[in-house]
Amino acid sequence: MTAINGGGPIPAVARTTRDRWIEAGLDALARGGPDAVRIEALAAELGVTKGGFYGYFDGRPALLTEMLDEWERRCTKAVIAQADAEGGDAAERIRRVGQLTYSEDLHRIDLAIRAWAHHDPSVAARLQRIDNERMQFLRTMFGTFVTDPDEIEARSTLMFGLAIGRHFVVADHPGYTKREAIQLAGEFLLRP
Amino acid sequence: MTAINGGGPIPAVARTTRDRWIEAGLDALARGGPDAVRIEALAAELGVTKGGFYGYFDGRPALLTEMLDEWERRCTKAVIAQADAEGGDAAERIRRVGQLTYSEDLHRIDLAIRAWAHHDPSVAARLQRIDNERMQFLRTMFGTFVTDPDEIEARSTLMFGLAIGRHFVVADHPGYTKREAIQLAGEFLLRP
DNA sequence: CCCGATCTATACGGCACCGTATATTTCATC
DNA sequence: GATGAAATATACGGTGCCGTATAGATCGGG
Repeated sequence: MTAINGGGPIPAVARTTRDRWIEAGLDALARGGPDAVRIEALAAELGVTKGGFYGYFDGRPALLTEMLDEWERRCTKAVIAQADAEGGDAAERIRRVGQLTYSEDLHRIDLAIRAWAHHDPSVAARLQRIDNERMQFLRTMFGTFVTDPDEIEARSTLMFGLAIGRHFVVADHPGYTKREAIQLAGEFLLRP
Repeated sequence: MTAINGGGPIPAVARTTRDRWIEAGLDALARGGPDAVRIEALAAELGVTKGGFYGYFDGRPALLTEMLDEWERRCTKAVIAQADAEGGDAAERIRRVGQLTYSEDLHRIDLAIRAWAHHDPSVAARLQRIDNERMQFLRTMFGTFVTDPDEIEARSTLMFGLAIGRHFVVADHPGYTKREAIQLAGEFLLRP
C-alpha cells in the first residue's frame, strides 16, 4: 500500500530488505491473520517481486518463525521498558499495562497472534511465555496493596482478561463511551 | 473426520444435506478460522464432492453468510434458554454465563468469529448484537445486588472480559489451576 | 417398469500462490 | 570504466481451490 522505497534506485547491498520482509509480514498478520501472510502479496506491497525473498528466507514457514521471533523480541523489550518506567505508584504502573504498553501496531499483532495460537501449539507456547511475564508483573504490582494471595490472583487475572478481552468484545456501553467503561472496570480492580 | 453419512445410500431427496454443509463449515471455522472454510475440503469431510454444493449455495460467500446466520440463531437461543433457566439467585445465574452458556462447540465457534470480526465489519456488526444481549443480561443480574450504575458497568465489563479473555490468554497461574484462577476472579466480581 | 426430478460425480478453465531456475540489473571495488 | 558479487526480475511447473458444465446415479410417482 505505502511505497516504502521512495522510488530511488535500490542499492545492490540492501541489507535492510530482510527486515522489511519481516515488517511487511507482521503488517499483513495484523491485518488479516497468518493466512494473509503471502509471499507474493508482501512482495507487491514492498514494490518488488518475490525473487529476492528466497535468498533471505528458507520458504514461507521460515518467515513466519522469524516474524514470531521479532514479535517476541519487541514484546519482552516493551515489558522491560514498562517495568523500568519509574513513574508513580503500583496503580499508576498497572494502568499503563492496559493502555499504552503496546503501540497500536504491536497491539494488533498481539491480537492476531492470540487468535493464531488457537490452532498452532508452537505459537501458543511462545504466547505463554509472554503472557506469563505480564501476569507476573501484575501480581507484583497488586501485591503492593493487596495481601490475600487469592485476591492478587483474582485481580491480576481480571486485569489481564480486561486488557485482552476488551479487544474481542464489541458490546456497546449505553451511557458510557467504550473508553469510560473500560476505565471504570480498571479502577474497580485498583481500589483498595 | 467423522463419517456423518453412515455409509448407506444417499436418498435422492436429501434435504438434510444443506444443513450438513453449514455444520461442516462451522466446524472448519472453529478449527481453523474463516480461511479454513474451503468448499472442496468440506466436501471431502462430508464424503462427497463439491458437485452438489452449488445447488444449495450461491458460492462460498453465501455459505459463510448462512453459517453466521446459523451461529446467530444458536447464540440467541442459548441466551434465551439461559435467561429462562430459573435456577438460583443472580450470582448463580451469572456463573452460568461464564461457564456453560455455550457448549464447547459453540464456544470455539464464538472465539473464531471474534477473531474474524477484527477484519470484517459485517461480522463485527453481527457480533455486536450478540454481545449487547449478553452484556444487558449481566447488567440486569449485577443490578440486583449493586446500586451504583458505574459499578454495575464495571463489573459487567470485567465479567464479560473474563469470559472471553480467558480463552485468549494462555498465562499460567502458579499455585492454582487455570480453572481455580478463573473461579477466584469470577467470585471477586460477585461479592457484595 | 419407465420417467422426470433431484442430487451427485467428473471434467474443465481459471486464478492465486508456492518454490526453483535462470537471466538481468545494480553497486563496490579495483 | 571493467569486473564480480549481491539483489532483483522473469519465467516456469506444480498445487489447491473456485465456479461452471455436463453426465451419471438415485428415488417417488405414474
